[in-house]
Amino acid sequence: MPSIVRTRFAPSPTGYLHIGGVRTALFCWLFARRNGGQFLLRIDDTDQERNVESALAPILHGFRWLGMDWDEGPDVGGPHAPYYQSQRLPQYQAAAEKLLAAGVAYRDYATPDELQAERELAQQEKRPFLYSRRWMAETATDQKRFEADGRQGVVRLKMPREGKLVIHDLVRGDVEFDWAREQDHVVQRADGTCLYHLASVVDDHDFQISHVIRAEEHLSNTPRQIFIAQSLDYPLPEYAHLPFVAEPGSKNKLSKRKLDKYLKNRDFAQLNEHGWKIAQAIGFSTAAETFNPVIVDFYEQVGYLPDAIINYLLLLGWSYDDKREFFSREEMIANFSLERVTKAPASFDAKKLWMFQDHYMQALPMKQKVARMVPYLQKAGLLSSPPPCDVAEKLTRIITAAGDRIKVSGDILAYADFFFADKIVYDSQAVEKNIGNPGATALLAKFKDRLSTVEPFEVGPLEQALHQFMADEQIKVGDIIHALRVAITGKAVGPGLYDCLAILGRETSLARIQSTLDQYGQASGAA
RNA sequence: GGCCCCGUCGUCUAGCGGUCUAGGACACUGGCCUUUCACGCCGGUAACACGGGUUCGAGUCCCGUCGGGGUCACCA
Repeated sequence: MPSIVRTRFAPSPTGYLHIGGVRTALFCWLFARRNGGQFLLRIDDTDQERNVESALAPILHGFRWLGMDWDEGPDVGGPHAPYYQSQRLPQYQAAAEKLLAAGVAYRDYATPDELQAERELAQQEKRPFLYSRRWMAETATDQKRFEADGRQGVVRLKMPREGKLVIHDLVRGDVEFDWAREQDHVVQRADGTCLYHLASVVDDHDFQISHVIRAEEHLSNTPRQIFIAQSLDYPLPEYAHLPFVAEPGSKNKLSKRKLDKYLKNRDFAQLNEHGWKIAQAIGFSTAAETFNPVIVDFYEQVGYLPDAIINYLLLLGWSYDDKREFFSREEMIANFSLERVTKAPASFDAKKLWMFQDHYMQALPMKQKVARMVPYLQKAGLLSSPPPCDVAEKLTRIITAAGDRIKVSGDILAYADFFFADKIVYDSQAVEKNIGNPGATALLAKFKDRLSTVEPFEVGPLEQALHQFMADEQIKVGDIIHALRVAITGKAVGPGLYDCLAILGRETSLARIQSTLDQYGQASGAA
């Protein structure tokens, strides 16, 4: 029997795509692609009410942005549609009936209070809780009797109370469980709706999933799922339980709830702050819960590259060897294997992600850089829409001058806004430090005259002119250059000074120096 | 607490009995380069959780201890 590899990722429609979920999905996707199989998306919305579509949209969008395509699932459909659990209730109910008929499940009429009482008693007596099955209806007569009492029945699994189960996990090896520790879990509610474990097993079978690859928190659920599958005569899929993505600097599972805690991690906080600055500059209004480095959308908005995120995530729990870290999509598909997945949780490291982003951004062809950065300038109101036709040429010069200072597309605003702005914004600290004394402004005024004669107004001649000026005035380069930078850019940091001057052009450069002198020269001179 | 999983530099990891006086990457750090910042280059600090076995030989195998985590729902 030639078996086709089919993996799935099963998000709940929560409204956002979690970075830990992406890592798990990535491994599923890679495994399928590596083995020439299929990767599907199934929507676990048994619990959801309305708005599934709107809560799902950001998740699908995130996967698309990252370049992770699915062969079957929402939007793309497929031979096993629907791929929404909320639309598959009949299948689950039929499975529940089969379990009942086979005697591996029973109708149970215990009230929640009665069950709770049994639990507490077990706890008092310090023994593991196991349901007494006191309200189990084994016959139609029992059923009628309980129902006559006004009780409501659910369907429970009748788990084995002896023996062992060995799971052959592709990541963890053999894992052993005692059947007697497993609870009689409810698989169907009194209202006929079904619970996750039943649904999941039925779907994995119906969708012909060959490898259930998921995060390790599901490992302890696996026995009951295997019990259901075996009882339904389903062939068992292979299982692989991946380590989860842990919080920065800890081994706890990364979750969106503990953002405050993560922000105490310096690297994480820096990444977050950097993103928020860009979001503010482009007028992207959002909330902390949905815009932070745990959520994929954060990276898209700020201008990260999907390849960088994916490459970083690939190394979170997987490695190729002791040297190689950079992988193209083709290379990761060609080399991925579950054998090389790590067993221990891997914590999220903002700095390492940053390194990958830097790498991929520097490797990006100039045309693509320009295309990616134009929207940021537009959103910040520095560039019209559509952009002027000569903007590509100017931007190319600017981006080249800014060089590797630009790590994400949104950084164009931090390093190049002054090229586009009519009036520059002065950084007060930079002004104070570099222009806040009469000597500096005097030199600035003198050099301004010198600048008006430089011909052509390009990097080489500009540099020559400045050196000549230094010789004439008997000053060092530091005596003039910092003031000059602040005068034309408003900032203390940025691309090379001659590049800035040349790109700005003579007219603008002179005007900016003049307005800086107007604004700060006299005040400090008088003081 | 029961069950299950995990435990190599701060972090991600290599290591599948001898080639490990433990390798790489990120971070940190000293220096060089430099008009700022960023980059680049050279160097440095830093780990096998602990204790018993097995073996000629253990980071690598076994047991125990300790530590961390996951899970114990009519959530997914």
